[in-house]
Amino acid sequence: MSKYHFNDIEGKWQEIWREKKTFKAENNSEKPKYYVLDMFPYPSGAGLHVGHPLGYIASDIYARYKRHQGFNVLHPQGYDSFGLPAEQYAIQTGQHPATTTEVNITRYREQLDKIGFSFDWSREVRTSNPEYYKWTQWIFLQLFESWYDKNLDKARAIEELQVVFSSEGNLKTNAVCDDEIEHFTASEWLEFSEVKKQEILLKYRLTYLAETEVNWCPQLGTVLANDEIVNGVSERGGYPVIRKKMKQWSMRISAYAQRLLDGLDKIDWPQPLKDSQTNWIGRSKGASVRFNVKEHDAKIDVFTTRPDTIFGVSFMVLAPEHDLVSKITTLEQKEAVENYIEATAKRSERERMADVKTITGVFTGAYAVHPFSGEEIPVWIGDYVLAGYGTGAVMSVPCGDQRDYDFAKHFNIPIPNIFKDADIAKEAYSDKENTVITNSDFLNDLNYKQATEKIIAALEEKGVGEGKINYRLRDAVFSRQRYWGEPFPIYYKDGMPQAVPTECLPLHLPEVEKYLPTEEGEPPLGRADNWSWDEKNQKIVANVSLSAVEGDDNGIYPLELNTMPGWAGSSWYFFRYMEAAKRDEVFASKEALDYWQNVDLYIGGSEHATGHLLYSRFWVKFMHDRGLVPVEEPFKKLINQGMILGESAFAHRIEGENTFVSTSLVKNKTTQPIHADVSFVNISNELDIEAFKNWREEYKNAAFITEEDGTFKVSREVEKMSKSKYNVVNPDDICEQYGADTLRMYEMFLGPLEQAKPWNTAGITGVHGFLKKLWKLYHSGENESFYVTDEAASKDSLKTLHKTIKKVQEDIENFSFNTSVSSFMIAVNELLSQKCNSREVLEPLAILISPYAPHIAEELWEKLGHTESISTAPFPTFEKMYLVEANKKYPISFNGKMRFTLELPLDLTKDQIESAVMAHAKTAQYLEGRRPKKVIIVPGKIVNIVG
RNA sequence: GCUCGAGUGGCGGAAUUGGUAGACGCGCUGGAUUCAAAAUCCAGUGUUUUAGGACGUGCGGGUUCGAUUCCCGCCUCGAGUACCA
Repeated sequence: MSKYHFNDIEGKWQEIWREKKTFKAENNSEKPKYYVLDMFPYPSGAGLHVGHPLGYIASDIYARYKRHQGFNVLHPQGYDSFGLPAEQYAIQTGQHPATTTEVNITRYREQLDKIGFSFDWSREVRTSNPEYYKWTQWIFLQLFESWYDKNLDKARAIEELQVVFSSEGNLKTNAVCDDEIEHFTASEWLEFSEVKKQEILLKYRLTYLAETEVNWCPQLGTVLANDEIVNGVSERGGYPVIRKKMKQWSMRISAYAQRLLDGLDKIDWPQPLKDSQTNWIGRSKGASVRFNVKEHDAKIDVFTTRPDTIFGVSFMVLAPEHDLVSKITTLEQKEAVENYIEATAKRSERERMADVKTITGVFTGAYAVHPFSGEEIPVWIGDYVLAGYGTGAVMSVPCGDQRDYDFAKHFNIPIPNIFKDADIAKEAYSDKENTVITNSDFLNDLNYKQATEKIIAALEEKGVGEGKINYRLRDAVFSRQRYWGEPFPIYYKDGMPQAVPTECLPLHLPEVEKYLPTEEGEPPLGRADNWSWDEKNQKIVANVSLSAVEGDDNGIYPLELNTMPGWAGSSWYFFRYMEAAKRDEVFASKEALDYWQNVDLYIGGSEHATGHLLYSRFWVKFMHDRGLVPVEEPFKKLINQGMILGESAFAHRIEGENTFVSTSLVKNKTTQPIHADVSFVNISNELDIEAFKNWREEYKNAAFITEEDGTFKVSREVEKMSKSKYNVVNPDDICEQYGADTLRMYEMFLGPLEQAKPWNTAGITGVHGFLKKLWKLYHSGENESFYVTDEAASKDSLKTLHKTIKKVQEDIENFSFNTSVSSFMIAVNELLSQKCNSREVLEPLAILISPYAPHIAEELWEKLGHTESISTAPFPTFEKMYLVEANKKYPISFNGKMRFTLELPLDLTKDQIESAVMAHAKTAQYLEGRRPKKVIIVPGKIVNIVG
């Protein structure tokens, strides 16, 4: 082997790494630990394109760098293998999702292996494996068996709550629970029936079953979490979503709102990501106020951020879905109200969002009573008030809130002004900083802050309200009406959910004939024959007839038919990787958890900001509370890699004809752009007409109007890389043609890691040429045989080396991998021109480059006479002495303009520099006859002469 | 609308405690080599020019001896979010 045969080299080393288990992480090590993790992929049928490995390459470079630095690095990989696409495919083809998933995983693995990642595959996880989802189910049960104690601010076992209830009832309990909780004493608790007790406990559990308003997607036949809806349609598929009340499992994530917020200060994440979590949690400070309803014993509970404006209230608005609406509506208004409710219910989420300008609402006929003035306030309903936020009711202060103002104007409701010197003729006055309250009884002449304090005190004293912090974050709906997900370890006895004993886990996903909902509209698991729970024998049994199930004698009960959402398995997988032996008795051993702690570096896309990244933090905090894990945050440092975009090619077709026109000739014609597969197009945007014709039947007989030189050109546009846009570049092809090392370096070279950037295969030759030069640096002569000497390196070569060490080390630590590729190129060019062949320089250089281009580095390392892998060779240390020069060039400016540089010995004092510069300046021609007056020295930077 | 981020050659992008803007790569031009091509190597490549310079980092101001960098006001693009009381 003489030339740079990358295919041979890469195949050889990938094989050796696999055989020798080079990258296996040890759980017992003297070395300090470092945990580098990628967001694990969903194995889709389309396979990987060049955009997918970007983050993996970056994390691999960092993992390899840390190994060189002497760390025991955990760098695992796995698959998030439950999910919608496999199920949709199953519905269409009847193929079991497990089968397609398996095929896709094999394909993914082949592609990943070609790129030369240093993953420890012995720790691989798959969320759809029973050995894995056993623990997802187990964690679910831990949540089911827990409640949130606000006093201790942590989750506790539900048995402890039962103990509290039997000794003192729930009067003193300070827990996060459902709103409409009834109070009871210890003796009352003991009197309650078992079902009643269960009912109450369910309102406290951290995962609970409740009738909730959910986002229902009819096309997908399932509910969606808020983060799975984008612009009012489903994230997957883009189908409409409507609001619907359904009995659903929910996760009481709202209990953790404040801690999820506080924790953000302790982690090193990108600010935009922290901002979007902060936003999503949406903390706002204000007060809750209860208004009595005239001639009813009902109370309207509102949340407001402006309790100081309470004397400006001129009406109230309830969400159409609000529970009180039906109770307080008067007979005269009944029909109007019902019509309105019906009309709003029909509107989909999307319509409602698209149409925010139309003001609609109906008067209920009822009046609330102002708690201080005693005034009667009309109660309206309107869809600008959302049932899901706050209490679903607002006190409207039209002079201070634009939406209230618009509503009042529209319905001719009075707009009393309570702001001194504020003009509210045209719009509401919402500035709270520069305002003084007036017309407000005991709040007169106070500013926002003073008035707020005073009114909260007054509300509390009167018992009609209190200061309150409200969060936008809502409990997360946890059930999906799907097949391909984790089954709930839950069965129903007397209509109440019961936990399947943890010893019986995993509760295996049953087989079904079809992956569609049942005729009765039940989820696909309703089709399973074996899906009932035999309580006595603790096992799954065949379904028995309904009457037998309802009779509690035989001890056989129906199992839950929903499955868990995609984020269940991904909320804790990083702990499973820690368990080297993949033991079945624990999700991860205590020793492993204590040793690996949390993920030091996590790399993945920003699209998970309010989904996976929030849910994981929630589960980890919960697991910490229950003593299951030592850490409170899963990911210490996080980096969002930007997407690699594709460059789509468009051939222009004349409207209504089967004739295509080359790009420069489209001007005067009406054409439509048609995606052409990018593989038919060369660097100069010329289309291979024959290939294009053969691509599709409909283009077979198409005519082509070419340029004058006979070529046919397409136009280009940057789009997301996707199969449907025919702009996918396959990493396998790049590896085949240029090698994995080239692919790795080029992906880094494309631009900053965190930025979106288009893929351009044309540019890859630069990086590939560099690797060829690198190879040449270690080989010389006619047949390019290996040539490295033990002679001392030249001063220049050492300078080049150390300059590169410094830069590359800084770059890796700052994650600016793109600029270090440049440094390597400069270094190789310099060393080649210096004809450097000294081991003293070439050995450290191989280590430097090995995180980026591991295969060629291993090959060179072996040729340098090493028998061990380069992967743990110590990273070279930068020696400043090689960069220091005898003299230093001082840039000199005159009146701010750069004039010349002056070379002076090192280590001069400020005074010495000043007199040397002055002496030089007096004899110099630069000053245009003017005499230098003053020398200004900015240490380390510049010497300035003022004339 | 609100929040955040970004605007630098033909292109991707370098450069920040304020100090010679355009590193490195692509592309392009010229040359060497070749029967020719590919590959490789060498030189050039912001604009303009009367060849000394002048102008240049989205636009307009400001601070400074000096601003891509800091401050104020705009414009454009991107991302997130959206009746949040």
